[in-house]
Amino acid sequence: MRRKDDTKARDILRATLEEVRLVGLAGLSMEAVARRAGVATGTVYVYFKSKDALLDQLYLETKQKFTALVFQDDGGPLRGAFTRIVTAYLDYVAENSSEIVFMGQMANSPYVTEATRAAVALGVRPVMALLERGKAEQLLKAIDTGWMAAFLYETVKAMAPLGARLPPGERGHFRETVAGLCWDALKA
Amino acid sequence: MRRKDDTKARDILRATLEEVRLVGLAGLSMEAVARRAGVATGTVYVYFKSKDALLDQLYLETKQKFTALVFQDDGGPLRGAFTRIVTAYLDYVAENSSEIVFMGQMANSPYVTEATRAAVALGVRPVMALLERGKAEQLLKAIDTGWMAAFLYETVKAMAPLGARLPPGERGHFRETVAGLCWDALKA
Amino acid sequence: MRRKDDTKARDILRATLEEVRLVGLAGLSMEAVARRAGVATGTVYVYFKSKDALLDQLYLETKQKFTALVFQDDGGPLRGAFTRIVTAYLDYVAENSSEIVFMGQMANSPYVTEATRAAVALGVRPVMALLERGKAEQLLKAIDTGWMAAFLYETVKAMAPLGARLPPGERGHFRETVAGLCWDALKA
Amino acid sequence: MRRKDDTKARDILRATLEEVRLVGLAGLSMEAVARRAGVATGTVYVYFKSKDALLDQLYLETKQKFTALVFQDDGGPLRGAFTRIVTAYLDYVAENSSEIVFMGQMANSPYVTEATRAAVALGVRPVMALLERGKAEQLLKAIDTGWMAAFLYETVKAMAPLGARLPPGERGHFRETVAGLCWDALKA
DNA sequence: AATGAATGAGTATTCATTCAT
DNA sequence: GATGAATGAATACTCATTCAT
Repeated sequence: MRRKDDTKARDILRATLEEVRLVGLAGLSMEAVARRAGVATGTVYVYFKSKDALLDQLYLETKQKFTALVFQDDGGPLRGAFTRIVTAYLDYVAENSSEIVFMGQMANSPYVTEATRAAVALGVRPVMALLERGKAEQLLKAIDTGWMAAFLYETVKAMAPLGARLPPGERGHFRETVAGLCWDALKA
Repeated sequence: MRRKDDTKARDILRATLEEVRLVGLAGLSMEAVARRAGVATGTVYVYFKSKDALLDQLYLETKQKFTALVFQDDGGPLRGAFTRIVTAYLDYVAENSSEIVFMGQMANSPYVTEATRAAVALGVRPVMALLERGKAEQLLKAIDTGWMAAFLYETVKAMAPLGARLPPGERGHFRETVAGLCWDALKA
Repeated sequence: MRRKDDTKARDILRATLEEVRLVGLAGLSMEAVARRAGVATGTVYVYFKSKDALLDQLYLETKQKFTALVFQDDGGPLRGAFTRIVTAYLDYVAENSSEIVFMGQMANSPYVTEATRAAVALGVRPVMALLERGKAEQLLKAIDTGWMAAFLYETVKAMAPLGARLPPGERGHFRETVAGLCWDALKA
Repeated sequence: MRRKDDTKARDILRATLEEVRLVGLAGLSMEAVARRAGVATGTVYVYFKSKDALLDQLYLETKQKFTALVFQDDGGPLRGAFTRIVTAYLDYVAENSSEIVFMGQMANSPYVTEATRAAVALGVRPVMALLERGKAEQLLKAIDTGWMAAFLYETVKAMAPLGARLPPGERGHFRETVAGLCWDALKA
């Protein structure tokens, strides 16, 4: 018998991502996903119980991979961490447009289960930890960490697309500017 | 598109807003809209060319009404303007949940035409003007006004839902905090 | 607007009956029903909530019409009533092959709801009444009426197809024979 | 069709019987049969050419086993033979509910081939022989034997489920009643 | 203008069967 | 022979839109 193939599952997930970029979440059909993945329609259901399950899992994976990539604290000076986050986010947006579109369309959709939403919410924890460190060192304001995390996360999320549209030469300046805004906002 | 009965068009727009809150954009059907508006399915098409057109128009109107309400500069001290914006946004979120849900679901959907997206983008202009004034008075940093506007707009947008979930007694503090973050970020 | 048309519902029911005769209950598709009824697929769903509902309703109607036709007591001599029932059943089988096939295939299917099963079960009541009369007149055995009814009903049901296959000239003899068997079995 | 392992074929047939009782003929899937039989889906096709073939063969075997069990003439007095048949049928219904359900659902289905239908029809032969004997001894009416056989067979088939639902204590009486009805119907 | 019945293209999912291992 | 992954045709049902009244 043919062994259940992990690459096939990856093909299907990748195909889903690309389809959503091309036709949008609303226009996504399982047949198109299968075709793009190079498998039969039924095969998709061998690996994923339903369309909902496929999208939910893809969202979880994409979001987690993204979070792990962007939010990491190397323990160095705080100000630098801000720049690193902005840089990582910008790079991600520039290089992973499919993922960005997908996450944007999924965020408010009914496809995301509560479990996944909860798991994804944990992604801010590294940011929280970073900010806690800053507060402990009295470098940052004594504001509720949740508020600060939301501020930092959402600000970068909102600014990144602007930066990605800039010519590469101007991105260094943009990064420093955004990191500077965040820093000035939060610093004690 | 609308002829005789302007009320009927408003009924349909209002019904659409409520339906989206109840069943989501993905679950929205024209029949449900018509039922909720108290008209026949066909009647919807008398006032709106298509589902897309209905949603697009509703998005434009909602967004414009919202922008006009939240972003207005009374010419007073800049720092106070920041607080007023945050306050207005918070109040809007608290009192217009249907509109908030609708705008959230539409933002990344394919229903919004480019024309509407462009028109909506103009909504930041009052913010731009406000910031220009601040820059002229050398109270704010000499950063690209578009960037500053995006920062201010998106930050408040991201923070408002947090504030809306707070008990009313804590909202005053929240407003000041958020306005303070924005001010510190942008001030010269 | 077009008025909801009762003949259309009848067309669909009639088409279903004919399709089941041709392709069997298992091979029945809603598209084929619609095509045979001369309407669009969606139209079937205007008149019937689902395939199950369509089949359930058709079963109920068919069975009730059949029962009303076959089981009726004109109050005359009992022995004659037996012949009339056999005759009516035979005629029905000979003239309504679609209905016979349909009822046969539905009887053990999961399409029939409990409510319909209960309603259909009431169809034996005229037979029960007839037998009660016979017992009261001491023409029939003093056996549980339910048992007698089941005997009479099922025997005729089982024999009718045999009679229907006979050349018309022999049917008179067949009727009398079957009626005689039933009579001899139940008479006191 | 079956090769090495005769047990495996039996397992599959038995599993099919149980599945039909649990989910009905309409809900039967080959995967469920395989799972219940403890083999892989593909293995079912090693022993049976197709779903149709599996069901057809199972029907033939079940019906033949049933017929052999219920219809047997020990050469004793005719009246007693009637009681024995009713008794055997009742016992069978009480003890083999899977088989009864299966035969009931198959009877009107398109799964049964003409060949099988013909072979199954031969099952009445012992009944025919019994009745021929009775006619020869002039104990029974001089009616077409086929008609008599159909009458006896179908009557018992129709009555048995009623008896099976009775409390065991009342079954003796039921048997005698049914045997009596049949006897009175057919006796000269 | 208003109605709501009618349309029919579009789609997620199932499942008998095949086939590579 | 045995396995179970892979296939893809088949199908009930939905829903935006049209149109007869």
